[in-house]
Order: sequence, then C-alpha cells, then structure tokens
Amino acid sequence: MAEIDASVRVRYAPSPTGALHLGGARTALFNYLFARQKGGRFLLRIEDTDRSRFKPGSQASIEEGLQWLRMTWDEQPVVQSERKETYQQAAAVLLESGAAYRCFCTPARLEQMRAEQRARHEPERYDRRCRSIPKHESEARAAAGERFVVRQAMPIEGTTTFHDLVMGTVTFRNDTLDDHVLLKSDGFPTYHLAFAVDDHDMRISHVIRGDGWLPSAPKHLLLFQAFNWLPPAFAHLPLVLGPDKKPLAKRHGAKDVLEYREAGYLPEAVDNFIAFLGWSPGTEQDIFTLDELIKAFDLSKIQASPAIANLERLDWLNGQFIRRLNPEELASRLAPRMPEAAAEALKPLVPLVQERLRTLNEGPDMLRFFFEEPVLSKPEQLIPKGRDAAAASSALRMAVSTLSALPDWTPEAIDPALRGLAEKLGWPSRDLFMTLRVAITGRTVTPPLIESMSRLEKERSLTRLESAASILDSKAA
RNA sequence: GGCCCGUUCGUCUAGCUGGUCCAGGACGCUGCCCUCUCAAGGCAGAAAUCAGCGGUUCGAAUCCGCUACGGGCUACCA
Repeated sequence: MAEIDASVRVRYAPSPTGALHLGGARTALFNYLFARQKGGRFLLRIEDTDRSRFKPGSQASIEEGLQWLRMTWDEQPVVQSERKETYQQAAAVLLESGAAYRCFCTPARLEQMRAEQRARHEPERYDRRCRSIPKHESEARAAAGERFVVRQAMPIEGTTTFHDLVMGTVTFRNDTLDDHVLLKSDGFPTYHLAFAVDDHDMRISHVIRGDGWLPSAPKHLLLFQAFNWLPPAFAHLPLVLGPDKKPLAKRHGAKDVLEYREAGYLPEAVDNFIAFLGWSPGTEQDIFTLDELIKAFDLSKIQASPAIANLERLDWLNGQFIRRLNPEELASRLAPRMPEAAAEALKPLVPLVQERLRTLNEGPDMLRFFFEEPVLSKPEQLIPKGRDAAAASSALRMAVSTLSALPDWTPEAIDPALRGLAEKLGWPSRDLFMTLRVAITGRTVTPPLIESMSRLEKERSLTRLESAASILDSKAA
C-alpha cells in the first residue's frame, strides 16, 4: 500500500500550556500514523518559548496522554527553551543577510500605530519604520543596550504559493504579509523562528499541524528560503469542534484525554474515534485497531472542513472494542476500578458483562452485587405488577425450597427448576425472574439472572432470597 | 476591515480523474425479531432538493465563476 520512506520525520509540537485535548491528540495521531506507516520517525517537541503561558506539569500530562493513546515517540523530546542560543544565532544570520532587521519600536508606539490603522480602516500591520534604519546605526543602537526585536523582512511584491497535502494549492500575496517578530526583546524566539530552526535541525520532512497555522505558512516558507534551507512538506489539518461547534482547543476547559481514561474509555477506541474526525479510509470498515489505522492512513483523504466530535459515536465504538477484548484482558482492565474484588474472583464474572458494557466504569455497578450485599432501597420492585407483597414473598420462599433441593448449582439445573416454579405459581417466568433478580442484585438491570446466581454460590443466593422475603413480610405487616 | 480555508442526512462521512448516485455506510433515532431485565445481535424504516445562483457539458454532488453562510489568522501567544 504505502511505500516505506525512512526519511520521513514528523513531529507533534505542543506548547506546555495545559492538557492534551482531543484536537491535539488527533494532530499527534495523524503524525504518528503517518510516521509509522512510512517507517519513519515520530518526534516530540515542546514549544515553551512563551514563559508567561507556561504551566508546570503540562508537559508530563501531555506525554502521559500520548502514552495512554499508545503513541510512542522515537527520540528525546526537543525543548525549545533550552535552545535559546541556537535561535539567536539563526536570527543573527538573517540580520546579516538582510532577510531580517532590528526593530526598536516600543510597544506603546506599536499600539498607537495600530489604533491609527484601525481608525483609517487599514489592515493592522507593522509599518516597517525600522526596516530602513541603516545597518551600522542598527548595530550601534543594539550595542548601546537599546531594546529591540528582530523582524522578518517580507518581500514587498509577488506571491508565495505552496502545495498543501490537505488544502491543496494555496497562494498568498506577499504584500499582505506582516514583517512579524522573529526574536522577542527577551531574547526568546517567537513560534515562527523556532519552528523553522527546529524543523530544519530535526530534519522534519512533513509538517502536519492544525490549520490555524495556514495563514502563517507562507511566512514560514519564506523563512526557510531566507535560510537557504529546503522546506518540509505541509499538511494543515482542519480543526475539531465540540458539540457546540466551538473549536475544541479554545473551549473553556477543553477536555483532557486523560479524563476519557477516567471515564472508562479504552485508548484503542479513542484512537479509532479521533482518527475518523476528518479522515476516512474510504471503505466501509469502521472498527480499526491501531495497526490497521497505520496501514490504512492516507493524508490525502483528510477532509478539508472542520469536524464536530460526536461523542455518542465514541460510546458505541468503546462498546465495540470492549467486546473484542478477550475476557482475561477485560478483567485486568476492570480490576483497578474494583479494588474490593480479588482479581481471580473477577475473571469468571467478566463474560456476564462483556456484552453490555459501553465504558469500563459501568462494570463496577453491574458487578457490585457479587462483592457486597445488595440494599433493597425499593422493595416494591420485588412485586410484579398486579400482585401483592404476600404473593411475592411466598414466591421467594418457594424459590428457596425449590433451589435448595437442587443437587447441582449450575445454570443448567437452576433454569428448568425456576421455570417449573413459575409454571406452578401461574406466573409468567419473566415476572418470577424479575422478583428474584431484585432480591439477588438489588437492581432491575443486571447481568443474566441464572448465570449470576450460579456464580454467586448457592448459600449466598438463598440467603438473599430469604432476606428479601422477610423484607416483604415486614412491609406487609 | 484585510488575508486564507471550508459548505453532502442531526453528527462522522463515501463520493477523489463528470454518467453505474432520484446519493452509499456508520452513530443516534423509530419499529419488528430474539429475550429472565438491560445490553448485544438480526431485520426494516425515517432522515441530505449534495449551501444558493449562474456557467461549461448530451449529461455535474463531482469542473469554473459569483453570492451567502461558517471558520481560522490578523500579538514581542503557540
């Protein structure tokens, strides 16, 4: 399908300002899938040049999210704040060649300039006042300690065109490009400079990133040209919107993928889900393992329009993946959520719930009655419609005597015995089963009754039936 | 305002080189079957005048243009 290209090197480059949310995870996943398919490398880069937005712990949390989703990166993550000198040297190169210049304008002047532009309904852009400062003067002022930033000198005319792997051919008029800042007065680079320098140093072959970057792509291309470097290929991903149609990344409290782990989702389901946000293999298969995704992935099949995350589909997918797990595996994933249950005790119970779980978190609720005595908070649930407490109580007692006479405690023995009892009582078997179900589990929605009883042990089952009968008696009295 | 990008069932989408699409699949929804509850599973169904308008063509969801709407960017943020 896809030919191996070991020169493929891609990266996911989050800034450590928060958690890994679904949109970010998808960007990472597309990079990951592409790299693995081509036999290339998937790298990580931490874009922490903005000290004011830095959040301690964010990097660790993002890495944990990636690992949970089974995305492993290949080399030591590159951390931009550790490369300050490299960027400064790069800026010096551009200063020397004239592709960039020092700007001594103060923030106050820039603000005033923009206000005037606004008033005149002009585009708000740097007016390039410092671009004409002679080099020797610029150098002298810098040497004298005057604060400055370094700006990229954009071409005044012409157009910049590039072919985007997702968006197609995109053309920008150069006279609309701003002489943006490359190096801040604190000596840190802006995204643009760091991006070009790092992607070059890391030998990145394909830049797969959110389409928020599309408008600055021509600047980035021009930067590569200014350095005389071969630019990478670009693929801009449409964003992922929440159910409210607001970009996920911007929504207040965008969900950390680790919250999906807490909520009982399987990483393979989440991977499958986010892969289909804006991408489709073009076939009718909709359940993919990570390996299958790697094989099927195709950048050119990515949709150019934004996708809304349909969380109901995630629920369904999760159920599909839970059903595909082998029972031992499911047991081990359930175990951490059920500290009260011994791992060995859990295993035989898993087949009872595997078909009915949508999330791992539903397991404890469904299986709780095996590990603790049920509380009959609604004893009226023991009584079938149209009957009374006395009838239900006596049905329970008859069930006790019928069942206690059984030589074997197996579903094969319990089932016919109870059906026989229902017939004898003149009850529909569903009514009898519901009465017993509530007595045994305390709930109306449970795993199959017969199987549950057989695994509960005979004594415990009979005791619960007995005590349910007593509750009914005291209620009737 | 300027610059870019987008627009197929409620949602994710198939549809890429025009006819086999009066538009296919999936989630969700409705009904039926199965059934000890709930699920799962099976079957059936409702659901998109392919944003609108013009053009090219024998023929357009598919090509072109315009308009509308949506979105992104427009910081010494990333």
